[in-house]
Order: sequence, then C-alpha cells, then structure tokens
Amino acid sequence: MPDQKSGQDTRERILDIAERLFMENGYEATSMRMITGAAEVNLAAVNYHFGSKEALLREVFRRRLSWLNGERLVALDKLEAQAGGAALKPSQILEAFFGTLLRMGEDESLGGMTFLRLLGRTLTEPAEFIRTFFAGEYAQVIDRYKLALFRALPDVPKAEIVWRLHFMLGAMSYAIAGTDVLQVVTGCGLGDLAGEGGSDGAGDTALARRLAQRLMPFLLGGLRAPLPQLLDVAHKPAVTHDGAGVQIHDSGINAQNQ
Amino acid sequence: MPDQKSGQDTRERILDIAERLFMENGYEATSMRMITGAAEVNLAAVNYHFGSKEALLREVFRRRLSWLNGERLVALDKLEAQAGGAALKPSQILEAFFGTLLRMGEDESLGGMTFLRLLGRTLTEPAEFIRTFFAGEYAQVIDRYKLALFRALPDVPKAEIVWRLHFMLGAMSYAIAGTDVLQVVTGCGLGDLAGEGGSDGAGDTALARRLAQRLMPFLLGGLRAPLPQLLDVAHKPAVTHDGAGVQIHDSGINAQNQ
DNA sequence: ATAAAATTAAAACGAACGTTTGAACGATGC
DNA sequence: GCATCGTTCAAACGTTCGTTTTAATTTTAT
Repeated sequence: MPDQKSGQDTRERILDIAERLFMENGYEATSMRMITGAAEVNLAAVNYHFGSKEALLREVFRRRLSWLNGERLVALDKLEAQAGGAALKPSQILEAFFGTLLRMGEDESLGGMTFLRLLGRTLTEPAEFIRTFFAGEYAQVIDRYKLALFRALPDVPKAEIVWRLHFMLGAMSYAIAGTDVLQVVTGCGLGDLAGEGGSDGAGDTALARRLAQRLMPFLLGGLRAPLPQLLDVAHKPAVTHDGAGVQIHDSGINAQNQ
Repeated sequence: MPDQKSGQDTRERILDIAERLFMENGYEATSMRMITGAAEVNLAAVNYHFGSKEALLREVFRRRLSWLNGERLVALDKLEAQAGGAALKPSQILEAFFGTLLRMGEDESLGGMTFLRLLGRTLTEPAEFIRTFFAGEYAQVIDRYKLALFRALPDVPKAEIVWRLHFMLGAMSYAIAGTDVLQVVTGCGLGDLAGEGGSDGAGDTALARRLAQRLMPFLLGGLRAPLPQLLDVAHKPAVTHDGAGVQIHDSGINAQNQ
C-alpha cells in the first residue's frame, strides 16, 4: 500500500482529528499543535489548507452540516409530496428533522456520535464567528420546518411553536452532548442506560439508536403539551408565582393513542 | 461616599464581572486581564483572592449554586411535608426544581439572567475540572429529585425517568443559554417573542418570567409522554428505522385537563 | 524530461496567556 | 510611636498561542 500522505489525504486527516479534538476539549482549548500533532502533519498544514483556525472549525462543520441539512430538506420534500397538499403530522416533521440528525450518530462515515456531540456543544459557544456561521448554515432548513410546524399545528400560536422549537433543539442538543456531561450531574449516565459505556466503537451507534427511541416521544409530548395560560406580565407577583398560570395535567402517563 | 475600594469589595466586584464575562465569552476566551481590567482591579488580585483562574470560576458558581440547590431542597422538603407521605405530583416536582432556577433569572441580586445563561453554557463545557465540580454541587439535589420523580411516576421505568430528566435539563439549559444563541439559528429570537430584546435591564426579568410560563408545560408534556415501544437493539435496521417502535399520538394539542 | 504548481518541512515571529515576585500601601492593635 | 497583617501595585516570569516565512520536496502538466 502507498504511503498514507498523498496530498488530499492531509486535509481529511486534519478534519477528522480536529472534529474529535474540538469535541473533546472545545474550540478555544484545542490548539493547532494538538491537532497537527495528533494528525501527524506539519503545523503549517492547517493554515495552508484552511487559512486559519476559525476557518478550520467552519470547514469541520460545513462538510457535515451541508449533508445533514440537505437530507433534512429532501426528507421534508418527500413527506410533503406524499401528503399532497395536506398538512403533515407533527411526528412526521420531528422524525424528519431529528431522526435525520440522530441517524448520523449511527454512521461513522458521517461523523458518528463524535460529530453529534461536537454539534451539541458548539451550539452554545458564544464566539461571534461561530454563531453567524451557524445562522447561515441553518437558515433555510429552520425556515422550512418552522412553516411545516405552523401548518401542522394551526391552532397553536406561532410564537408558541417557535418557543417549543427552541426547547426541542435544546433537549436534543443536551441529550447528545450530555451523554458524557450530564451523566456526571445526574449521577446516572445514558451510556450506562444504553448498555455500554465506551465513547467510541460499536457502543456509540447503539447509543444513538436508543437515544432516538427515547427522545422522539419526549419531544412530541412537549410539542403537543397544553398551552400555558399567559398572565398579565406587567403585574409583578415577584417572589412566588408558584405555578400560577400554568394549567397542567398531572395524572400518570398520557394515553398511548389518544 | 467612601472610595469603592474597601477590601472585601474587590472580591465581589471580581466575581460579578467574571460572571458576566464568562457568560459572554466562555471560560477559555475570557482572560484574567479582561476580568481585572473591567473590574478595575490589579491583575494579581484574582490570584490573591481566589488562587487561580479555575478557582475563580468555581467560586463564581459556588456562591450561586449553593443558594439555588439549597432552595431546591427546601422546596422539596416543604412539598413532601405538605403531602404527608403521599407521592408528589410531577408538576409540583418540576415547579420546585425548574421554577426555583427560573426565579433566579428575575432577581438581579441572585445573578439574574446573566448567571442563568452562564450556567446553561457551562454545563456543556468539556473541561474536566468543571464537570467534577458540577458533579459535587448537584449530587445531593439530583438524587433527591430523582427519587421524588420515581415515586411520582411509579409505572414508568426508572431508566426512562432518568432519560427524560436529561431531556428536561437540556431543554431548560438551551432555552436559557439560547435566548441569544438559538435565536440566530431559528431566526426568531425569544427576546423578540418576549417583547423586549435587551440583554440587560428590566427586559431580562420579564424574559425569565415568560420563559418559565412557556417551559413548564413543555417539560411536563415531555415527562408524561407515552413510553416508547423499545425495539430489539441487537437487530440492526441500519439505515431507515423511520419512527418504527415509537408509537405516538398525532392529533392537535393534548387536552388541557385530562 | 522539465517547468510549473502544489504541498510539506523547519524555524521563527510577535502577542497574549496564567502566574509569581517583592515592594509599597493602609488600616489596626498595642 | 512602631510592628503587623491583609491588601494592592507594577513589573516581570516562562510558556504557549496562531500565524508567517523561506526553503525543500513532491506532484502535476506539457
């Protein structure tokens, strides 16, 4: 076999290593020397191939997100074509949006859980260049799915849907990023719950699958929860508004097929 | 009035400024010189009062979290005393846990939305010392609330409850941290939805209140969603398991008072 | 084969990082 | 008065950061 350094290969190896190291340490705490050292390429290779550290991070995401969001648009197109003008079901929309993402976690060639964790963590990074980059990458997809949800839930105020879209994105991102973060907080890791604990190997794809099975019902339950009865916000109850205005049901588990 | 530099005051000013800067830039991207410069204290003051940058971050969280988690335990104690041995309602538990936190966002003297955003973002920071610190701060509270949820939902497998606890923590953290992050992604900020956009001032406390009103129904809806029908995970459907095994209801919004 | 272009290599750049030092300051107690 | 102790100060420490430079090397095209 030929020596593994054949031009284009350097680029890919840098991207793969950077993806993993950014996930493990975060953007700021990952140095160029760590990346080039682990990738066994020269320090100057990153600046030659990508221009800067910022551009490297953007490319790490771009190669995955362009595929992901493309798939998401295709999935939505397909659903809407099948529906033939009728509104989609919320579960279909969520499956298309979140299922497509979670399926990346099962495919190592698409980045696997490494990329999913990186994505979940980076969404909260405050750096300006990251946020504007994500805005551009997500603009089209979010807009399409937002409209689909508006049509699917015509009786729910649009502002409420946007709030719940935020909540769903958050639940998903943390569930992913937190498979080795929140487990420390809750003292009970999802890795344990999923059977195997390793952060690499075959256990990860199994984790992605179980995560999807658990996450989708939760998201749908939240999306379709009773609407809050909004208070007059000008008035200030200040200290204890303990649940007032939030009319909620409290029996066991919702009916399976209502 | 006396000069504002009177010993103990330096500590507090450093903590307040560090809290804001860590929130705005993240831990790694916030330098000691940024902190001491903005706080108008000498560069060495941080190392003198706290020992190191890591210890400063820990103290920033400790002064808020010890209060928060103390309040959470008190709230749970009070609820369980009222219930007199009976299991609590899920909504009571969520209100005690998440409501206590969200009420911090309305009180500037408790850190306000600045601390809430910092908390949401820092939960995904991968640095080891941060995670072990959070583990210690949260261990007791999470354990108590986990048990309360187990009792409140006796028919739900405990593993499922832990999963959904993760999801709820994620939804909350992102909803908070993302009031100026995810708005870029969704193209529709929660600040706009809440009426005012400023990241400081009176608009923030209003945001915290509306956030609570929106978030609690969502969380409860997710917590009480129908259980997933688990597949045999040894078998691998690989590419398209599109929603199979996730039995979900799909009509409009759940009944308000079922 | 040979010129041109693309890539890799080694070394150095200035800047910024967290931390430490040792002296000066200011209040307090005797 | 003076010694004391907690605090502040300016300056410097050694290290690491992202990036650049210049030359050597490999690949590509004619």
